[in-house]
Amino acid sequence: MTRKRIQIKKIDNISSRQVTFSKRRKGLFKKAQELSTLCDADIALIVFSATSKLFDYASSSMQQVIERLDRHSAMHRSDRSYMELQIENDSNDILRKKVEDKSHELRQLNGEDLQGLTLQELQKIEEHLKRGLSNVSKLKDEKVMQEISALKRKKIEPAFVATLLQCLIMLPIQGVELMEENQRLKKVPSLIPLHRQSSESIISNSSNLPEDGGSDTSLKLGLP
Amino acid sequence: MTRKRIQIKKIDNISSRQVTFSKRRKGLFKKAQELSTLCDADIALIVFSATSKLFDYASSSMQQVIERLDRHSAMHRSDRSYMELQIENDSNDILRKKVEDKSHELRQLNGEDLQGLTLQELQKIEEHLKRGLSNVSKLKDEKVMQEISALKRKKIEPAFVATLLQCLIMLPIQGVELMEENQRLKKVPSLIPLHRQSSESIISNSSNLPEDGGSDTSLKLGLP
DNA sequence: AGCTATTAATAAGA
DNA sequence: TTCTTATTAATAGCT
Repeated sequence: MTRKRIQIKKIDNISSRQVTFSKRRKGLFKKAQELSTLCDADIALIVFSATSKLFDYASSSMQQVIERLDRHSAMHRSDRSYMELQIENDSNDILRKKVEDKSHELRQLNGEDLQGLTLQELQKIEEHLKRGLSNVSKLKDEKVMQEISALKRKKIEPAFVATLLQCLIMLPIQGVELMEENQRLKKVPSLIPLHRQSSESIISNSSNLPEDGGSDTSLKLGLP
Repeated sequence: MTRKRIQIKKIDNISSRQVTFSKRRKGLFKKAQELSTLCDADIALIVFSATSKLFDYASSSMQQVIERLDRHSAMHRSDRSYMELQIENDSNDILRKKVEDKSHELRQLNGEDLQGLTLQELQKIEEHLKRGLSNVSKLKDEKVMQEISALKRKKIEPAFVATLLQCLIMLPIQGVELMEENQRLKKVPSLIPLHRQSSESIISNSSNLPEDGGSDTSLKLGLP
């Protein structure tokens, strides 16, 4: 029902998910009210957003509908409610496990908790990281290009130029942060202290990160 | 939404009311499920027909949603000390949020959900990935070295040699898996089918991963 | 329970 | 968030 057909699966992008949630929630509540009115049905609708915000509707009263449901289930009770109770009690543990699993995955992507993995498993993680790095680098490079274009028609901020140069020559991010802090502390934007600061962070940089032999679109620019 | 616009008021004719009830009920439940899936919402829908027949749907479990609703109402009743309740009862929500946060971080490390980030943020993620990749590659290379040493004093398994070679020349992991499956299927370990299988997986490999210009300790060996 | 002419809902973009 | 608009989805009235 729109510009394009969409697949019914979780929307990854958070802001589009929120927009879609608002729109469809509104539609769902409208449909519930219409059905209740048209067909004289007693309806309760409870919606918790992904952020645990509550939206609800009841054609009569929530309590009344839920009590009616309870009576109904009591009438049809077998062993179903027991199963659900079990699930509910375990839900905290399930969530805790999910959190732990994802934390573990994140640590592994960071190069920790890898002992005991087979060569194949290590290679899988390595491929995963390369794929991610390739995607991120590509996007970053596009962004750098955009900023360069924007630069052509704007008043030049020395701090910004320094940041941009630092990105282009692939310095570690810490350098940028130091520089920015330096900016804030001195409150006197000027290229001279910036140059000194940058040089220091080059010298103090002892990490041996891999070269970016990365994506096809990686920038390989010298100073302009 | 049809041949003629209708007014939203109780349908007098009993049989058309029943027909409409069936049709719209089906639509309403579908919309509820879609919203739940698309937006990761927790939804309960309870419908009693005019004839007191029950239809219900819950994305998690009915009991869970209703209890969550109770907790929510309790939270908004001002009399009880609500902070305690929140800490005690909303732990599920906190966990849910943690899971969502970590999923988001994982997606970003995979190069998704990056729109709207600043250049600095992108570079931070890129550095993170490089650091992780460096760590993983280093460990993998150590492992390869170990396996080479071990190889010197063991009976040689052709399948293992093939795996090792494949790792050294940086083939994608899928090739190894195909090979292993092939092994299991044929149950006749021999180098001849292995070679053929490896060649096929080279040909079918169309991914454009970044070259490994990686850590200082990366192996750069030719065939022995 | 099907069929379609219509209206309603809504995805994408502003 | 709200508005617009191009499309798809839902469905009212018939069979």
